[in-house]
Amino acid sequence: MIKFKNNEYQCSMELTIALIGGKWKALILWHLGDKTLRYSEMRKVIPNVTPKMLTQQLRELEDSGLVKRLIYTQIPPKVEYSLTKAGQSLLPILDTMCKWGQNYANEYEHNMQELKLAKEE
Amino acid sequence: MIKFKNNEYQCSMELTIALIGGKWKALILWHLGDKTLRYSEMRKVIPNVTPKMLTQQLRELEDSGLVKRLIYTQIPPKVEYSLTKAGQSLLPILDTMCKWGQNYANEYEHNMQELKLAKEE
DNA sequence: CACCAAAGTATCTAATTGGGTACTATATAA
DNA sequence: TTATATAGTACCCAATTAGATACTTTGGTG
Repeated sequence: MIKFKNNEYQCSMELTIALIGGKWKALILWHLGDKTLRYSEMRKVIPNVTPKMLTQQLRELEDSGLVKRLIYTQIPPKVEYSLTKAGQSLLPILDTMCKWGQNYANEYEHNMQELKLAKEE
Repeated sequence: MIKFKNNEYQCSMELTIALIGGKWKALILWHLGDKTLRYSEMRKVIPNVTPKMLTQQLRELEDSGLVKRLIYTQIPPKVEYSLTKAGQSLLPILDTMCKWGQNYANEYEHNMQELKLAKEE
């Protein structure tokens, strides 16, 4: 049993899923990597995300302490996003997940191919 | 860009999240580990899950090829769930995620403690 | 005959998540 | 004066996910 921000999790892996799960978070973290991106740049690299969702996910990542938000007080506005140390510590996991997914999709394709061939015999 | 079962993902890590994200899947996989569990046993180790959700998540995991379902044709019914090889290949990732979450929660707690002490000065 | 066990289904409802699109603020540039 | 750029908000609606609870199936047992 683990607690984080008024929520309880059976297993700390559930917490991890809660922090980086959802449709956009892992993608945002992954795109940030060791770079700094402005809001508008992020919309370009993740074209399918709506402004509402992007802002919402960034705020949640910020609340979780995974993303830093640097505001330049100028007009037109300029805001830069980057990973915190904690956010950076996730990169190896994201990388592993990425590779696992890639491999898994290939294997699956491969297995399907075998099944198909077997049926055609 | 990666494809899997009629869905497209920008990054294969998105696929991974799609396969093990959600509220119960990672927990189910983790509880299975290298064991075999019957449906009713699973309900005991994950008490909060409703029968509907448990069945649904198990079916999806089965469709993804991560979980095996072994039906004994007898009455009353007996069904055993276990991880496939692909499912087992996820265990190291789940373990890492688990440890990361644990560590992250501790660090967070620690940082909050520091902030609190700083304020009290 | 009535009841039990195990593994679910069925049905309805609630909560969460996601999306579309229009709008805002404001210094600077043309 | 009007337009522009940037980082968002506001509002309303759709889709997905989750939950509660009751019901089903069927051979064996008392």
